Amino acid sequence: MDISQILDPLNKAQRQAVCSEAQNTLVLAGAGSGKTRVLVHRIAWLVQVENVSPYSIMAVTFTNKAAAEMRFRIENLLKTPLRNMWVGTFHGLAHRLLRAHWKDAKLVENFQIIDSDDQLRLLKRIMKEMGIDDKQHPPREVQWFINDCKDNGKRSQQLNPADFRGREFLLDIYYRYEELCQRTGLVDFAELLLRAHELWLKQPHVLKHYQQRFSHILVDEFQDTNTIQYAWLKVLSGNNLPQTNIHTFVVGDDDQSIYGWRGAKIEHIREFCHDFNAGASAEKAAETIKLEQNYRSTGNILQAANAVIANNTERLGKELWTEDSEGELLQIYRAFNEIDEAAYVAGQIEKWVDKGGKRSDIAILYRSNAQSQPHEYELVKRGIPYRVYGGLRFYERAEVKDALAYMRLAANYQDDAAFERIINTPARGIGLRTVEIIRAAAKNNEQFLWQAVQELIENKQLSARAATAVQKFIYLIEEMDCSKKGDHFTLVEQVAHILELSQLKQFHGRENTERAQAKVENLQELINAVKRFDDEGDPLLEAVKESAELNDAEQQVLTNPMSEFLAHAALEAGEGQADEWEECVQLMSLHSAKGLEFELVFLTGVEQGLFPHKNALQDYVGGKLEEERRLCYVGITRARQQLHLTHAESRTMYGRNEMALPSQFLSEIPASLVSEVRAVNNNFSSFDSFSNNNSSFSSSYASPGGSADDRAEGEISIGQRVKHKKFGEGIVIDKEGSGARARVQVNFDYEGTKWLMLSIAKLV
DNA sequence: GAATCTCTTGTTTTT
DNA sequence: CAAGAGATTC
Repeated sequence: MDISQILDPLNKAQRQAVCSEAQNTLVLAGAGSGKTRVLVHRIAWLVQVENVSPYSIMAVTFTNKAAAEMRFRIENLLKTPLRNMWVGTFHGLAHRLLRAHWKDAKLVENFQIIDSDDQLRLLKRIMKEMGIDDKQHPPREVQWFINDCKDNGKRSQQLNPADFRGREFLLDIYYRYEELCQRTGLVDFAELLLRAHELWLKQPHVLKHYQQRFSHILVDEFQDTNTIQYAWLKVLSGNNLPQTNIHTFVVGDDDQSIYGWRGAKIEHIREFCHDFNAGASAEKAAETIKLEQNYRSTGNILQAANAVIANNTERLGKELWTEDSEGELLQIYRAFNEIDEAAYVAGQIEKWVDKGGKRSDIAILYRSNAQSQPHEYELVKRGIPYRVYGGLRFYERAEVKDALAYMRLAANYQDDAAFERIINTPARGIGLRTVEIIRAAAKNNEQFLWQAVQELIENKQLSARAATAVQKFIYLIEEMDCSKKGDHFTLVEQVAHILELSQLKQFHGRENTERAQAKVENLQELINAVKRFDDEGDPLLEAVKESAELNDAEQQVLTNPMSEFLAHAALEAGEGQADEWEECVQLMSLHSAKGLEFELVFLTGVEQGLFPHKNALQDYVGGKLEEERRLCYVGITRARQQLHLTHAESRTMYGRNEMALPSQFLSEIPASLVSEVRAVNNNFSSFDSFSNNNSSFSSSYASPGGSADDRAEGEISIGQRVKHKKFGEGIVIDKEGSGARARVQVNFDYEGTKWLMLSIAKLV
């Protein structure tokens, strides 16, 4: 293949970036300016033209999806598989390093990754043991504190107690938490990064090995790196020392930094030019390249985005432009409530599809995941296929995590967190009292729960009933542990075996609700997920394996399939489960939409308090508000052809009807770019002009109210008389769905016929 | 010890 | 409206 294939599809600035000769290159790439293309072509250029071995290239992306996509595109361009190239997220790469160098990282060989839910449970347990009132000090805040410390590279021992007067307990909890994780072989997300950083600092031979290995490091979404990630990169790239010959190539957009709440710092973009060039010789000095031509959106969409983001201060300065025509005006729709909003969106989708548009070109975006619900409801009603990204993901579901805990405990008896989770799930007669005895014994003898139980039974320190139940549990886990028997089960067989023995399916199957049924299905699906994982494997693992034979430092690569799968479950959390390729509308949060593009975009719930979120509005400094605005900028720039912005006058939140004003971001868009479907009232000073009267409306959620006499018993059926708080008594004349929670058409005595979502109604 | 009921409380975004 | 904690009953 010749060079023209790499360079021809690029404009001048893109080409300049792809061919950059500088040791360190910063690409400031506006939304839709071909950022990913530049990265992909850069790597192709390095391999094809500069004869850099893929073995010497590391590419860091923000999500696992982006990593897979990047690998795919490069291999497509070069028409050859690049198996030994490292492509992954910071977390994924750090995980790989720690598996390979677990000894040097002072970890146990089969350490397990815990998610934030597991982390919170551990902290609750520690705080309970310490006798700290969780009313006064919410565990969530402690969790936030610890993660913030780790994100900034600080261990409990490195913090100055003088800074914590009156809050010493924070340090104490942090310290105990570190100890507990260390002892039981658990690693949280922030710990992955911190350990990997410490690996560089404390094991110079490991660092040296990778410094010799990598000649090119490329980082995507650089504006969203946090302190520890930045430090990790800086150390790896040689601390600015001229003798290292590592080239860094980072791509980012300060206007799209939306992870400040997770410790990301936009400043890194600015600091990069300074930090990564001190040691470089003059001719190799840093190069900054701006990509400002947008190839994605129409002129109107782009102008709106520019106008909104212009309200932020402290930008690096960048103005997107396009050669494209103005396109259509942006549509603003002001809905009565969230149901009306969803109906509008669905109606527009039907129009689009009628004109021959594809559903997969459409995205419904929102600020918070809970907002997907009314849209899902409306789409189901109209038979429009859709797919929801994010929210509660597959491996985060309670029943799936229970199953994973069985696997974890069977693989590692020292995993106290897993032990506690499942000792009485499903219920097997081991109550709180017994668990407390075990916990206390373990603490006194400095044992793992597993050992403590054995001793308690031997010494007959448990009641006969409890002892039998606990003994049964121990035998159960031992039976699940396939490694004991010397049999060679495949991973799928192991998981199926464990799942069967756990009786989790029967446990949930007994309950006859839709929710319980879904749990059984999820457990079923877990087997399929294992199969998929087994078939596809982890490309990054492949990369490590392939290169392992080439040198000593990476010899210790661990490939225990069960541990691999559990790590995969924690890190990927189940993105991209099934249905991936069906032609369907995409629903996702604005955060998950970063990096994607769609022909037709609906930006929904654009209301003051929701977007910008109310938490951001309380911030006096305004930094949070600016991040919300960047989020808005990200949302607007996802659209290629057409953008609809919707907001509702009233919205059900925590079961109440709340009034809402249009978002201030709407008024930041020049009126000339917008067509309003209903007049937007920009009067922010009063609620007067907004009505909460839904009675003109044919469809509405029944307000459950919550008082005891509203509660439904049994099934709602046609012909039944029901009583609704607002509309009075009526008779059900039509129904969709099943159970007490269903959509029903009711003829009310005074209010006429209405469709209602009745979850709770009094049956008369 | 388990199941059920009652009450409070809280909710952004994700590796 | 959900989930979680605490109290009560079986």
